[in-house]
Amino acid sequence: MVPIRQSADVRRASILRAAIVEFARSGYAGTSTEVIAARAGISQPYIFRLFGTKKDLFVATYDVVTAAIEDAFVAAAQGLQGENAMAAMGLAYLELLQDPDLLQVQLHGFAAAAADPDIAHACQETFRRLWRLVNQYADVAPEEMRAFFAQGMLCSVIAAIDLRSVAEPWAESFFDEAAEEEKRLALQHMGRGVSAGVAASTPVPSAS
Amino acid sequence: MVPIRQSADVRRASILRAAIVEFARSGYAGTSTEVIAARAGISQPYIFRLFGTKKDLFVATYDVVTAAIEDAFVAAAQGLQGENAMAAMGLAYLELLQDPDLLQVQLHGFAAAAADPDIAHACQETFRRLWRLVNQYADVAPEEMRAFFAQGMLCSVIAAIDLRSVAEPWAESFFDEAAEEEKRLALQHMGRGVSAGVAASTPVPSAS
DNA sequence: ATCTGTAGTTAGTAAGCACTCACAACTGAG
DNA sequence: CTCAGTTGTGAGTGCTTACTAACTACAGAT
Repeated sequence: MVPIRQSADVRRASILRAAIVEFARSGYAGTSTEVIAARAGISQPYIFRLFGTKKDLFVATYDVVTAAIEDAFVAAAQGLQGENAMAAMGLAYLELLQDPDLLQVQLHGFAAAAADPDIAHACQETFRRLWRLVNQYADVAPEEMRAFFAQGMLCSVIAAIDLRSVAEPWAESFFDEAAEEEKRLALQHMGRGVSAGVAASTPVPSAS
Repeated sequence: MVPIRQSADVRRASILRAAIVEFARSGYAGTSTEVIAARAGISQPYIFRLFGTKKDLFVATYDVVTAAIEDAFVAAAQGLQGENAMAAMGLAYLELLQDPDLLQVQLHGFAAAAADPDIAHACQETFRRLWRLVNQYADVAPEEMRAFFAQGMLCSVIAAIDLRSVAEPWAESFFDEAAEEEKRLALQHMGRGVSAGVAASTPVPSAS
């Protein structure tokens, strides 16, 4: 079979896109390079040409995910500060869950970190970067910082185990509360329509 | 090789003990039945005689873990209620982290749930049971409930990626705050001498 | 036209995997 | 002593997997 030739960078990008989807579903150990290659529309050995080993591919995928989360946070917090920025970033996290793949990859990274120091290192780096970023826009107390990340982890887990499909009051209270409080908080802090994603101007002075 | 004969129930128990250790390290897909059998000191086919499939073994292991967490919570909350019970259970969760295997298995379960409905179901069941249990002892507001579980998830992740090994101020603030606030809260709420010495056995590194 | 480097494949390998089968050895009851 | 049920293993099966080797084909520069 003779494929349409692309630059290595373009191929790398499409492999990474495919890897996000597949790793999100089945994790590091549970995903074969075969299915990633199939999704990317290339032969399986080519993955090794471009990424070396499966682990390198996973870490690269993981880094892409981290970068995407960073970008979302930066975009959300643009022009805001303190609790306002915090609320906006919380909303952005919920927005990310619209397409759960990113956060699933992150969760699988955390899990895989227990078995592999290299992956653990990548995960630590994630926390370092996100912590620094959030701290830069919203320099709040450590316990609020921790609560922020904790809520994030819980959201990821809720998505992973598909708690939405559990139609029982306790379960609904669980994620409804999450979404609604986050949103309420954000709106209250920002004082404007969120429809067009996350806007930038009009810093709100009415913080208590 | 001629082994010492044991009852099937005893064997099942030692297989489950071994499975907790191995699944904690490498997760569902990443752990071979071979290594579990080796750790349990039996031949690998015997696992299938006693548990049917690898997935059944994983779910059984996962259920053992859930039961252990439940037990810890019940023991901690015994005779307390409201915020007191909540604080005691929070402390109990930190105690569980002394031997991280249990919570690692839980985390791997959450991750694997994305790929397997059966595992997802087991995880939902975990949340159902723990939610009911916590709610029974400490009938607090939904958002406090959510915060409680969120902190738990964060603790598990912090343990998985070995954030303790990161000797940087932000990282230390992260889990020191977690431990100390939890402890402070618990002690303040309980006031009395903690009967079974739950708090006493925790090494406190020069708290302020 | 040829040469060079890059994109991409086909075919394979060695190891590892979950799981099966047939059989061995022990134990307790009658 | 014998028989039945239980505990346990060794050997194997068919499939999957990460990764390699060797090769083809194309594109652009000289």
